[in-house]
Amino acid sequence: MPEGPELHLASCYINTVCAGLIFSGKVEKSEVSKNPEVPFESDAYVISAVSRGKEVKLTLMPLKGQSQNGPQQPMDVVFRFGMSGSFKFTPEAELPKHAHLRFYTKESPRRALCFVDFRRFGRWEVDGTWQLDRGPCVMLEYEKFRENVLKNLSDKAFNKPICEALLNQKFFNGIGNYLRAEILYRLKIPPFEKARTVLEALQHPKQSPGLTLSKKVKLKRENPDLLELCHVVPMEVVRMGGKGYGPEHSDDSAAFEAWLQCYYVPGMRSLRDGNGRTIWFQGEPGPMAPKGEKSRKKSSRKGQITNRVKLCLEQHKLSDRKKEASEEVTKPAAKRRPKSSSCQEKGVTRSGRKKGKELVPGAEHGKAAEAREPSTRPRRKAAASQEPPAREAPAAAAKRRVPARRSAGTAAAATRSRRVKAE
DNA sequence: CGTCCACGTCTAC
DNA sequence: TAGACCTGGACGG
Repeated sequence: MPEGPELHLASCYINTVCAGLIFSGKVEKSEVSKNPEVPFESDAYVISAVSRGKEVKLTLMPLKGQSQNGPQQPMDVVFRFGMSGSFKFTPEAELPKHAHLRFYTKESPRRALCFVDFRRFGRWEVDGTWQLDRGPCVMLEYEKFRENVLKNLSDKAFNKPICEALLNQKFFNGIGNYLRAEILYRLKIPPFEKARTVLEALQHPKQSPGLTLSKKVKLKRENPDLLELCHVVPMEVVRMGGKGYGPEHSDDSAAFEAWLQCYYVPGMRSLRDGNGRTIWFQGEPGPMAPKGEKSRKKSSRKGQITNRVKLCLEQHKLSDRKKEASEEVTKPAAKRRPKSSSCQEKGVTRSGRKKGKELVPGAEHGKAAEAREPSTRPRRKAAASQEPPAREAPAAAAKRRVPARRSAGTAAAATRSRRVKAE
């Protein structure tokens, strides 16, 4: 769920499903969550939500005249979704797995508004306020957002490549990994061009004397600049409705995937940025691109999928980094993960990667020795322009991985039905 | 079964 | 600038 559009759609979802509903009692937190208990209790209260960038604020409002034992004051709880947070409203008998915070209705078979977050990177704050160092919302406070960027271009945040600056929530509250790729792709801005260089050009927009006002307006609308796209692109996702980028398979998620033009799209290139995050793009990486990095272009998608069902099934498919084309096969690669420990619920030793830098240990020989291969998502329209160098190794290496989702109908149904138990 | 990857922050060295 | 923090799907062996 987690970029600006998903948070905003979550707030809309909450307001829709909770409209006219009365909640009652205490707020329950799962045992496993390390987030704070929410000390709110009321015989009758209503819930509403608002979003700002990558945060959602829930307001719990007691109904007047319902407080016999000490008037409970209204309470705000601010949520950040981490990598997997979302809200879901379900019957109490069908609580989703990983429902870490639950608000119950006053009706008889109760229902519950749940904050669901399987990875538990999400956070909430009791009596919370918008995080202080996050900037204006790119979707709902566009003018303030734009001014906050253009008036602070001397900030060192803009010394970074534009693709990294776009993830800085102090200036781009709401932009995340798929949005930065989609936004830069629309203008074909090299992701590793210096942010300040790209943004300074927007301070003094070139005039077009001679044009009528309406012509100028039209021109502007048809040629949005980078900051306008930081508003428009996420708004496109909001207007699609549904849940945006989420794990549930549905017509909505299929529409979302069809909407993506760059992120995880076959034919696009990808690199790890300075923070180890994958940036998807087309064309040149730009002057500040990490050197000796592994680029991975994709490979052409071979078997085109023609079957509709397959398209739905398809989804993502990631690919694998190391490519066998180079003879890299033998090297295990030196990255290893520090397995910390922890995990009371089971002894898990998880992993996670970090920087893509040394992916291919010895391989620095010139060209990109590897090929990752992205995925296969809905078919893009005829991929007309490919990039220059698709000249990867022969067709070799092209394995795709398919992240999540399974069949549309069945998956959704299956997911819905099971999931009764909570942690 | 082990490795890699994922829509994001946080905080310690 | 690294880890930490988590679960789980897709792959490879």
